Amino acid sequence: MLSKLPSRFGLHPNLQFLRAVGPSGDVRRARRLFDEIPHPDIRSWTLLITAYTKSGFPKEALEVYDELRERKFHPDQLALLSVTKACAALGNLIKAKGVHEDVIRYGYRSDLLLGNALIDMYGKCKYAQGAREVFDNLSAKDVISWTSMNSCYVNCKLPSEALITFREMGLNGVRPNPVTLSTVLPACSGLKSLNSGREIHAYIVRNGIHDNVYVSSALVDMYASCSSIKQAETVFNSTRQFDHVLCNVIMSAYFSNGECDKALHIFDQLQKGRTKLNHDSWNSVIGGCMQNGRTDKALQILHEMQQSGVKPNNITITSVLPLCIDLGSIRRGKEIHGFLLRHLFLEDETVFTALVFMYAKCGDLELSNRVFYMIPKKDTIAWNTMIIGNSTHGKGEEALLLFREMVSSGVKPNSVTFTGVLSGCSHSQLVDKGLMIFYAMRKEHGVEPDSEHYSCMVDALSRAGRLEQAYNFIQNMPMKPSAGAWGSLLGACRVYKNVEMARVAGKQLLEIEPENAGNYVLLSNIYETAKLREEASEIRKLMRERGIMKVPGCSWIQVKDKVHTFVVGDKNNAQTAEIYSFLIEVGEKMRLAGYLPCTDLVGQDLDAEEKEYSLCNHSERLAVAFGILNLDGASSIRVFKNLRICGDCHNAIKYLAKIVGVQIIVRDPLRFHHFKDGLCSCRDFW
DNA sequence: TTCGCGGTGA
Repeated sequence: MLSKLPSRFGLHPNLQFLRAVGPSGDVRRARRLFDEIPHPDIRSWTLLITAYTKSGFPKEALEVYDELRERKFHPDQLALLSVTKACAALGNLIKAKGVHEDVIRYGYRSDLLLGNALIDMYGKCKYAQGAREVFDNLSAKDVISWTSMNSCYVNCKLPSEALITFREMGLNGVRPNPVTLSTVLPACSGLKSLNSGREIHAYIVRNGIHDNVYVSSALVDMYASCSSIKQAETVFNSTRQFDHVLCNVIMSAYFSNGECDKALHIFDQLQKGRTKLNHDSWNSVIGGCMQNGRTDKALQILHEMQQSGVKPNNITITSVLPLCIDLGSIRRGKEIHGFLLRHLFLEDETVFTALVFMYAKCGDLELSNRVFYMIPKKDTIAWNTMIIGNSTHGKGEEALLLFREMVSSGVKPNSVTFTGVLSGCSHSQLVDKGLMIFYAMRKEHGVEPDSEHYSCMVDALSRAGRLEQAYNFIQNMPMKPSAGAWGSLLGACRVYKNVEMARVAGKQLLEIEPENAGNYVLLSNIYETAKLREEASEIRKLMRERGIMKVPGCSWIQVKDKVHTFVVGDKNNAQTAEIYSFLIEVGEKMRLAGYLPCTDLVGQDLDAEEKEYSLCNHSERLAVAFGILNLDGASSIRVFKNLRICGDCHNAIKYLAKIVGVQIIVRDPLRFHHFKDGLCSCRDFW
């Protein structure tokens, strides 16, 4: 084929250029050839702009447009259309408004094609108001105008507006086409409006449009979003046309319904098909496995993906980063970070945020901070992630500072922001600052406090020992108090040894959350500490009768490439003997330094010596000892635990950190404890 | 000139 082409040296630069901007052209070559054209006409300019946009360089396309304008060219309809598409691809509203002005300046105000393109452009820039203005000013609207307006509303997360516009369109006598239908169905998904979705489905069936893949996948997605997995399945099974998107939609429908095996079955069939899978399908299945806790399967499929020659992209990375969090494996996280730097451009805000989260969750708040400040444009989730990171590390003041910085930089806080800030206040005993924020959130930021926020405040008051006030706060909640609120109060009753309040909170808690073993254990420990043996054993009896099993405590730590796991009294580690003799040996030094084992928290009928022994072999203590024995020159160790850290271990680890001279970081499900020089960052409130 | 899936925060 190539040999039949005339030598490119003999071609006129203009013709060579035209070939280079063609479907399989190379945009950089096109640019060089363009520069060789002595007097490029408006058509060549337009072709170059389009070529840049289609090759994924909308910014460069706009630069070409600026160049064209500087040279005093008058853009025509096609040139304006091409630059409108570039703006849409870039999503830059300021540029978009400039192009809109040019459309008016050059006399295309009432041009239908350009009007439609402008609606689409504003939609992609998430500026519904601008799109609506253009839409309203169109003297004649066709089905594309309506569809673009719909699509804009869906893009701007205004699904009700989309449905209203869709109805309006019908009243104006314009019939929807398949594109319109696949645009409006996601609005039903967003609203979880099964009725609207069914209505549109009925229209589709009546008009025989159901054999369109776009329509089918939108239908499957709509039913899945409305929790009608059976109907989603029916639509999928009755579809005659397939493509990879439709398969991805049904896979995610199954995944979000917890039906992993069905999803994986679809994926198997996709893999057996003739076409090579693209990123989308791999990412859908990897993400689905991750969300369903099938992390081994996710890793296996990630491996298969790489074997098949598809390189992980930003989305793949973002969805597998939580693997490092589960294991607390900062080493693996750094490897992935390195992969990103070597193979992909680190410019995607979502990946940045996932890295910030990973580092914070793996215990390294400093690295987390550093990545955070590298994010060029921080959105609400990015700020929230950093705020929550600081809160869980007991840095309430920093969380408050970040919150102020976020607001002054013009990013709107949402309800998650306040959960982060308030929990930060409560972990750092900034009760009054917390109360101020709590009262300001509705008034100044328009965010209605939900039960999480109330729970945070109950928690803050409880930790500060203001138990009566916390109790009043619970009673004045406009919604049913959550288990979290009562749980905070009960936890504080343990710290402040308030048995009467514990009785009240415990009763509520066992009613709301009868299946949570932790509540029984906590309540029985409080009774035990208060020497109310009978009440304590009654709670344990109740727990047995209800068949509630304690979740076994488990701690883990990474040393070199391996994650080592410990349970109570664990003897499976290769260094078991060393661990126990170390704990006995250092136990003497701890006692001399003033450590008193607090034996009454072990709610079993053992004598004092046995109790002390059973504290000494808690999983977190074994993991810490193992970490110290394998320090290898490091100055800190990181231990992770599935349950809240035990009070006596918390005390013991403070002494351990001082005696050994290391920083010990322990993550429990709620927060981080940084032990250093005999103190903990939680200031003994947790 | 308009369309469907996949990734981040409690």
